[in-house]
Formats: sequence, structure tokens, C-alpha cells
Amino acid sequence: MAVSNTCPPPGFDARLQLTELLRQALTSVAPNHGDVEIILERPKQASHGDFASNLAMQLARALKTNPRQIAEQLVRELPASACIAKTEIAGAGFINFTLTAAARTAVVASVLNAGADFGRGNAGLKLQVEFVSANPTGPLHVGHGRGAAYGASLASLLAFAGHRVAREYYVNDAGRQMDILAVSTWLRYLELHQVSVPFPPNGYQGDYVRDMAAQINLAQGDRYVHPAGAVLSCVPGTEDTDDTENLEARLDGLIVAGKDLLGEGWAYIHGHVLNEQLTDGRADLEEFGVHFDAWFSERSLYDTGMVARAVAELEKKGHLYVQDGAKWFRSTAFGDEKDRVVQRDNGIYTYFASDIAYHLNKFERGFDKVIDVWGADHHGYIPRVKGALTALGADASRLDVTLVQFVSLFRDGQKASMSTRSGEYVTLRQLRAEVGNDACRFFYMLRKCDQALDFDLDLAKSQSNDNPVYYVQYAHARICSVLSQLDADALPSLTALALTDLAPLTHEREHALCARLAEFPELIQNAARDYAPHSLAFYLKDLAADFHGWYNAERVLVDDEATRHARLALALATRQVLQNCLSILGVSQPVSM
RNA sequence: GCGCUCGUAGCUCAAUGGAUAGAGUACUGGCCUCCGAAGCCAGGGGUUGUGGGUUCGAUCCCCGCCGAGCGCACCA
Repeated sequence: MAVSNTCPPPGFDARLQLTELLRQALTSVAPNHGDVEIILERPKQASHGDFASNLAMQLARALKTNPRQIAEQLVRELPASACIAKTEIAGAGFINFTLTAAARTAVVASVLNAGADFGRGNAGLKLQVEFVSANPTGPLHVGHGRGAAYGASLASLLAFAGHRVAREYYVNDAGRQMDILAVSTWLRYLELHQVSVPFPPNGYQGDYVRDMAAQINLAQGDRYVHPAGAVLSCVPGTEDTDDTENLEARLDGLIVAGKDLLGEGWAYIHGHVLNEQLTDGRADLEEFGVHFDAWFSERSLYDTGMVARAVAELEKKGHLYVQDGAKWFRSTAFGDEKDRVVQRDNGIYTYFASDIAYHLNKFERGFDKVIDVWGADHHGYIPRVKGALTALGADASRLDVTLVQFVSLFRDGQKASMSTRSGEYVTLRQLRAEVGNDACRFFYMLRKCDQALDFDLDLAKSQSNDNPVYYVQYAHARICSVLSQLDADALPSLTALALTDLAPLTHEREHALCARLAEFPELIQNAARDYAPHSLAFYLKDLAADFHGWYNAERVLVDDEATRHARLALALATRQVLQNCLSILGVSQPVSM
């Protein structure tokens, strides 16, 4: 017989308790199946109680018995517990548990005691999350913004779940794209000096390139000026702009010209534009609340000989062969659809080679898991990277690649076009200025990352109840507002509230809100396991809804002191969980709005 | 053609293999002498693209088909 007025001990966990009870019942009913996993879920429907177990259904086949019959046996063998008000068998054989009021409201004390640590796990793995890693060839755009928001939230989530998380940005400072940016800037610089070299259509077109040219002009004057004839002397092909191959060859010719004519000056321009773009991107991300522990340079992999070492290692293990003068990695032996070049016939390593080295380096740093957040357009790249790791004798399952799908911006119902090269795209900075950091971070989290995102600018901007981020923040501000109604001496201390008698919390909505709070630690576990920070955004909407519903149904500041204190405790606990959850997503918690 | 990610209410999206598939939005009607109405309450809305299979049970797992996006470089 359940005793409903018994107070559960501090740190009481109903799920753990019920799991233990079922485990004991199981050993009595089916001693040979003691290893069956005990699953407890929170039913969607309130009439199904606080927790439901499908244990009887799981056993039906093995015991060759009707699930409902097994359920009855299990319930009969269930040890008595002070936290259970009712046990019911329902549906196909579910066992539904209804908790006592005291067991339901106990979470309030747990939240107030744990504070900012409520929900924190103790997972303890050493993880790395690498994200954004955009080429520093121009401003970050809204697609990078999604990767940034997702990666940052994921990293915070994993850290909150108890992992040790390193956040890293891989800087592609060694490739052809950087050369193209440097040559684009140089050509704009030459334009300032009336040297007429036609600007290539496949160069970087954005205004920021002209800005950097002006900076170089200011600092260095005309020392990098060369006549148009000299610049064009090593540019092959015709001016046919329809032939892509021809255009790329001409661009490469311009790069060669720049390196030859400028010598040290090329290194200066290259270094300047790299530093400029990196600094800009870093500032942009910092303002967005996205921080990195490390900025890993691709070039450093060459400088330290890591790339050569990785390729030599593959060669030693017999996974390379030479064809048409190039060195190929036999990735088809590891599930890839074709073999891949790691070193070109001119001796230059491919990007893939440095990426093998990079991932080898990551693995050598001793992470239990390496998580790469990539744009969805890179998905075809996964088999070859994993293949290379396997070929090197590493455990490729330690690498998880999460793909983030594309973002389309909609303004006035119209899709905004995006093209990096042409410079016609909305930057992350523009987006943040227009809709604000909080709405950005939250909107990016309103989709699973493997779902294409249509970002509705007008909705994100609207200061109305259409906007979910305001709905959640409003709940927080409302609680703060209630507390500010009290004189400082009328508000009991946190420790006092944590000890307050919660028996006055009898309303259905109060219990629903408590159940939502109790869900938070489980949410963290599941979301961290699934790399799914979006579920935190959905939880916040539910939590805010439960709070608003309660708030409209009952007053917090009532005359009766016992009731008032219990409700204050619940309001404070709600605010705490809102804070914990919003912090993980990098969204602020305004006191008023 | 091959591969990856998807297809859920009019629209935008959720749903560790569980019970009557949920929110928001839009539409309709209510709630401020009352702690913040950026709020709440009540309505109608569905063959989960489609056809099979596995399972006590499938939006979820497997196969086929239809449709969408993205890939299929000695670019990064």
C-alpha cells in the first residue's frame, strides 16, 4: 500500500527506482530472462500515468504467454514502494505507473539544490568537435552560420552531458582557393593603379576583396605593380568564358604570374588576405557566441612533415600505387566507390592527403571520439576518409561525421540567392544584425541538422508570438518579474525554498510542469547520445508552454505562506531549467523584455 | 546511371520499435477591476509519398517504385 505523504529522499530519481523494482519482479517471474533490458518511457498521454513499461510484451515470445498475463505476474511480484500511487495494466500489456504527489514534486528540490548543474551528466569521454572550418576566402554566410550554431550547441551539450570537449576549427590555409583569393586581391590592387588586366569571372568578386586591395595599397604603395603585359604573359588559353577548363587554366596562370613576379610580395599578399579573413571570421563567430579551443592550420601539417608521414605510412602498408604519374590510394578496398589521388604527377599533395594527415593527427591526440560537422555537400567524402583511417590501422568508428543540410533564406516569401564566388550572398553578420543573435541561434536549432532549413527572415525578425524564441524567453522574463514583485526580505533564500514543503503543489498543471522538469536530465542524455541539440529547442518550447499554462491558471503570490513558498520554489526551479537549457544553445535569458 | 540525405495536418516542423501520430502557424470562438495578453483556454483538421516484408506492435528497421535536394576532380 502506497503512502502518499512520505517525502522521497534528496536526489530521488523515480526512473531509477522503478527500474530497480521491475528488475526484482523480473527475477521472480522469469529468472532465466534477467538480462532483458528494462525500458521505461514517459507516456504521451497523461491517463497512462507517469511511466510505462513494455516489459511484459518483450517477454511474451520467450515465455510463450499472453503479455497481459505476464504483466499481472510482474505487478504481483513488484515490491512495495512509497513513491508509487497506482500501478495499472493497460493496452496490449503495458504496465503504467502513477507516482505519488510527493514523488512527482520532489524534482523541484533537486533542481534548486543542483542549480546550474541540474541535468549535468558524468559521461566522461574525451571528445573533439570540429566545425565551421570554412575556407578563409570571404565572409561567413548563413550556411556556415548553421554549422556554427549546430557545432557550438552540440559541443556545449556534450560538455554538459559530462564529456571533455575540445572545439576545433580547421583552417584551410594551404590550398588553391587561398591562392585564388590572393590573386583576386592583387588584380583589384592593380586596378587601383590603372593596370588593366581583365578580372577573371571565376575569381572572388566580393567588395571585401577591393577593400583588402585598398589596405595593401595604403600600406605598400605601388611596390607590387607590374605591367599588364608581364602579368598576362603566362596566362594560357583564350578569353572564351564558356569553357570552364579554359577559365581554370587561365586562373592558374595568373597565380603563377603573381608568384613569379612578386616573390616575397606574394607571401605578403597571401598572408595579409588570410590573416584578414581569419580575423574577420573569428570576430564574427565570437560575436555569435561561438568559441573555439583550437584553430588548426592545414599548412602546419606540411611544415611538420605530417602529410608526408601519413602518405609514407599508407605506402608502407601497401595501400598506394602509381598510375599516370600520380600516387593513388586504393580506397575501393575500404568501401569507397573509386580510388583517390593523394599526390599529383607534379609532386604536389592533394587536399585529401592533408586531410588524411589531419585525421591521423586527431586520432593520435587520443580522443575517444572525433566528431566532424560537415556541410551536406561533402557527404561523398566520408568513405575515403574513414577508408584511409582504416588503412592506417586506426579504428574508423571513432570518427563520427555529422552532415548539416543547406540553408535557404526567405524574405517576403522569396528565396534569396547564394553564390560564394560571385559575392552575392547574405553573410552571417548581416543575418545577425537583422534578426539578432538569439533568434539566429534558436532558429538554426529548430530543425534536425539533416533536414534542409528554410530560414524565414520575416518570422525570425518579428517581435510577436509567432516567434518561438520570444515565447521561451518570455517565460523566463515573466518568472523574474514575479520575483521582483516581492520585497527582498519576503523572498525566502534558495536553501530555504529547497527545503520547503511541496505538498501544496496539487494542481494538475503543477504536476505536469514538475514532470517536464524531471525530464530534463534524460533529455540531455538522449540528445547527447544522438548529437541532437535541436531536441533542446523543442523541449524549451514545451517547458515554456507548461509554465505559461500554469501561470495563467494559478497565482504564485498568494496570501497563504505555505502555498506561496511551494509555488515560488516551482517557479524558481522552472527558471533554473530554462537557464540551463538556453545556455547550452547559446541563447540569452533576459530578465525583462 | 550510381551514392548520400530526405518525403508526416493547408503551411513550417516534432515524435529512444509502442497505446487515440503531436506542436506552432493559419482559420473560428472565448479569457485582462487578477503576479507581464510577446500569455492562456476551447474547436475542426492525417490512408505518415507509394507497394511489399520483418515484428505481438512500424512514421521509425529491410527491399522495390515515385518525387525533392546534394554529391559522383590529379578543387577545397
